[in-house]
Amino acid sequence: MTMDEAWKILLKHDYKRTKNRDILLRFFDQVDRYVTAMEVRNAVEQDNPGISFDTIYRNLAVFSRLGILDETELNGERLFRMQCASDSHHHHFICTTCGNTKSIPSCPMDQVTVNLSDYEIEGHKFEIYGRCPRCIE
Amino acid sequence: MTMDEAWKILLKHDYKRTKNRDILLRFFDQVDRYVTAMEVRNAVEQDNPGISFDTIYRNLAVFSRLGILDETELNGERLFRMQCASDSHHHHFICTTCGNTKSIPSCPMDQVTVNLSDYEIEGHKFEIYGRCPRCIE
DNA sequence: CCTGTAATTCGTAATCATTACGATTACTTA
DNA sequence: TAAGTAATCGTAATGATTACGAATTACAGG
Repeated sequence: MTMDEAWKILLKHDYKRTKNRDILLRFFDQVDRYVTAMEVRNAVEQDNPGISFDTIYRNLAVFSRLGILDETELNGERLFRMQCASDSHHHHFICTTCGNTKSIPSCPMDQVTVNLSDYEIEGHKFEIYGRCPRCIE
Repeated sequence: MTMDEAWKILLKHDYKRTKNRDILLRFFDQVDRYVTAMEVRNAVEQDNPGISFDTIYRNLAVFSRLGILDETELNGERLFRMQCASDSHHHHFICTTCGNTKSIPSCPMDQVTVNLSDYEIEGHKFEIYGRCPRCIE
């Protein structure tokens, strides 16, 4: 997702255009991998020294709720990254060392043969974990 | 997994047979669904009033590390349940209301077509979330 | 361009789950 | 049953996240 798309979503929901949100979005636009809240904080400190925890966590939650950020969890750590372009549903390989990802175009839901007709499906998660070529060296 | 199998694993790794571990294992043997640490604590309090946080969390970690318990995360909550019998690899539908599960026998790793030969795969996760028939009513 | 107002942010404190610690107790083996 | 080690207890410390009142900022309307 581009920053423009993110801002369009935010403004549509009556969130205001602020410097901090811009710094946060620009950061996620550039890194394009899963990062921790602490990593966000350290990076953002350079553009706005003294930025508050409140501001970071509150906006991460807003972005995540609006689908601007994608959130997952690995070894008890919360990770965030910019949501992929919404043109096609897919999943990810995630590097446990650096957070970089690789797309997995297929979706396992297509292959599920179990009858879940009595169940109400809210969502699903498919992720492959490991080390990317660069981190193996 | 049965309690006997769990104890066999524990003793093989030189963990001792204690009353608290027995209480914990018996609880997981009976509930057979995903529960939070707090739910464990409340249930176990009845068999051993005043049991320490340390004891619960330490043993949950031991059980999880030895593969006796299966651990996952849902909406920021850590969930534990007795590991399934190890006879066949499979995945789960998980009820977001009560923690009950239903087995999904197929594994998405069989269908992945992306070339990951340069990657070192450490693991994967496939879970379907929703509400089970009983919780829909 | 001003002003009013409501959202946002700041700085810090509070909360919550989890982990750590020193003292005590319990298990195992001989 | 005694020694040696692991496990537990009770509580304190930790670390990530959330909450709060005061100050600041963005934006709409005059």
